[in-house]
Amino acid sequence: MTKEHLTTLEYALLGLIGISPMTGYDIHKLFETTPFGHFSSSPGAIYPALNRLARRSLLDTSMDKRKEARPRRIYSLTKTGEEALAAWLRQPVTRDELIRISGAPILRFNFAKERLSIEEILSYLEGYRRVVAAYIDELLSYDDQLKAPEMYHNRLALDHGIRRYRSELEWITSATTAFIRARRSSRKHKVVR
Amino acid sequence: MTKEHLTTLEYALLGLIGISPMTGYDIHKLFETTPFGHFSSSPGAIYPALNRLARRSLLDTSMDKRKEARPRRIYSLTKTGEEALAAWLRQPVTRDELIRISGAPILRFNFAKERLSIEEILSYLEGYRRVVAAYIDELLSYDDQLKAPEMYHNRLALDHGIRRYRSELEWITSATTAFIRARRSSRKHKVVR
DNA sequence: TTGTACATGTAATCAGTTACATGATTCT
DNA sequence: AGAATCATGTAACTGATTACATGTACAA
Repeated sequence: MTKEHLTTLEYALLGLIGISPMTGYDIHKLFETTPFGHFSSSPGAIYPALNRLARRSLLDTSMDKRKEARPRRIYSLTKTGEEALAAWLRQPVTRDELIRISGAPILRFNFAKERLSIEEILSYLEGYRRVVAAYIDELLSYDDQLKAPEMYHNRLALDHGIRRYRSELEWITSATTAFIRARRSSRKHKVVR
Repeated sequence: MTKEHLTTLEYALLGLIGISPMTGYDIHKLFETTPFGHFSSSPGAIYPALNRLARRSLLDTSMDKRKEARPRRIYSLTKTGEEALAAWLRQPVTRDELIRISGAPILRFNFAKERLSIEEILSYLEGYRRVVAAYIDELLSYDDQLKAPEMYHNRLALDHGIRRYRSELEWITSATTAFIRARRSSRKHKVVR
């Protein structure tokens, strides 16, 4: 077995291609023109990553030969790729991920659609909420250590973190509410049927 | 002249050592035990970075020989180091920095104390505010493109970004208010004197 | 005396950045 | 005709991660 874990970029590529098959150039354009994550659109990052994923057979390539033009390499997920993506999406958010790979929890949420059930998404959000709430408490406890007046600069910076994660909490709450509503309406649907 | 730019970690080390001279181990402990940035506390990152900075003569080392123990290498800023740090702090926040190195604007703010004047800090915050406000507008314009009902997942993710940067705006406003107050009271002080 | 904290480092690996290369196609 | 965009890649560099190495001081 090769190396186990994938980089965030590699997972992002899996997620995107999992939504619909794409070429490297499509991804390049997406990273360049939309606020999708904070990924670099440089070909030196994207193409080697795609090749790595293909070499590990998480991606399949098919050639688009509609024109005699330079062939476009269209990537799609293999079975293994689907599994790796789903496994990633199912991992609960951890404190470490929240701090070190701060965009990842949302990235994963973004790809969860149609890959995870509403129940699974709700429990993902619940875990996410717990981790954020715990981290806010951590930050608040540091706040106490910065009582001295000459530390007001540092307290402002810490306040920034607290505000940031509080707004994250608010988002999680509102997303959770939206999904609970969705679950209700999908159940109603079943009954009506 | 050697390579121009420094990594965020290297600037963070300059900033910390600029507050007070430190050993590598002090920094390791700081990264490990406080919510200071999101830096890795691994010695494999810290010590080589300190050595690079010393080689470029941005840092000076002096040996602590109080005990016959293994000598502690205490780093302090050189004149060049002070200048490099100040130049970094004076750079206005850019859209690119906001997105790609999202912790950096606050990190720089954190080190501005006693290195930048209140006026400079206020104009830094004003530039920061403008960039964040512009980016929120950008995100809002993407929001319009996600009207379709099957895009609600993506809209939620985008909403996350909007909330995050709005809370950042709020923080900037409150920090600005705090500094305007500080400026007023420091002027009063001068008058009283 | 066994282990934990102090203290600094190196070696292997690997992904990301920057810059360059190539050639076709479409727009102006 | 020339520029911009499509489309995919490679090569050099370099910083970060992980893991290991080494030895002291001090506390249980």
